[in-house]
Amino acid sequence: MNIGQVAEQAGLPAKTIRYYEDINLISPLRDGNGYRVFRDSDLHKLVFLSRARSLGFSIEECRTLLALYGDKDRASGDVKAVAQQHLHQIEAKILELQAMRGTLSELINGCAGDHRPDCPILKGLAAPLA
Amino acid sequence: MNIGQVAEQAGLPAKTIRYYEDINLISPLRDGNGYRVFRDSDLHKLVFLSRARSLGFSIEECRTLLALYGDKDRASGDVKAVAQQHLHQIEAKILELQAMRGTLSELINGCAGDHRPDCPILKGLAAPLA
DNA sequence: CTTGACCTTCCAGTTACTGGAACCCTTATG
DNA sequence: CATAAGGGTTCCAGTAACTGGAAGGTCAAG
Repeated sequence: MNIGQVAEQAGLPAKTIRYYEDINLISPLRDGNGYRVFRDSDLHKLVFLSRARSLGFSIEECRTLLALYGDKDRASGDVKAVAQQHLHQIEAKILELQAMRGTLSELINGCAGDHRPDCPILKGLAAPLA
Repeated sequence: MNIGQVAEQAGLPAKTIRYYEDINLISPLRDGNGYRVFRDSDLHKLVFLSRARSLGFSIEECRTLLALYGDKDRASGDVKAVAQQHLHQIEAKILELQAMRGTLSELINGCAGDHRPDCPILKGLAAPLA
């Protein structure tokens, strides 16, 4: 398989796949003409990476997960630990964004949003609300 | 005021303040010895920036807001539009993270997390859940 | 033989800082 | 007077994870 086909099947841009090779997440073979040749195992890894990235795992977390994925003697506890730590980060981020949303909503609700210059949003940014 | 004092009062690292000058968000004066001299107006802007950044506005959005902040003839509608667009982005991000959390929680719940290699998390990453 | 769709590499840019090196200014102390 | 501490300065490089673009090789079709 060439990069175009594998890109389509994995749902990743070809550029990203080349990048993943650069940072040694995958190691496709090479054809006589210099083209990358992807095996099924490469495709599996790319699908895995695509999924893991879409769940917000960092590249380094993906590297760890991919190593566990390829290790038939892994302990599922190791995988679970990585996943749980990431889940905590997601939850912290959600709380942070919800706090932002709350504050921002308040500011917006107080603003007439017309042609006049008076603006509670700018006031709120200039000095914290009480 | 020197950079140390203004940093403390604005709650921003000195490095960040120098960076904000680099990208022309602020323009402090200079003392004879080359030290930056911050006026009250500079401090106000830095507080404004600190607040806006903590609400997740990008630097370019901050630049826009800062211009509106300094424009006594602004229309509050312009400010509200910027804020509302940002609010939508925050809400979209929250939804995205909540979806991640949901999927990840399911995977984690299905995983024994012990010494055995069998792992639904890795399986779920290798191929999307039904 | 040329056109178009592939593929290749390499370089630069993105966001918003952050760390570190090398060096200057000011003040206090032995 | 030397020096040490605690400011300040600039500049360079690195972070995360790609993405865009240029310049050029390859391949199948008409």
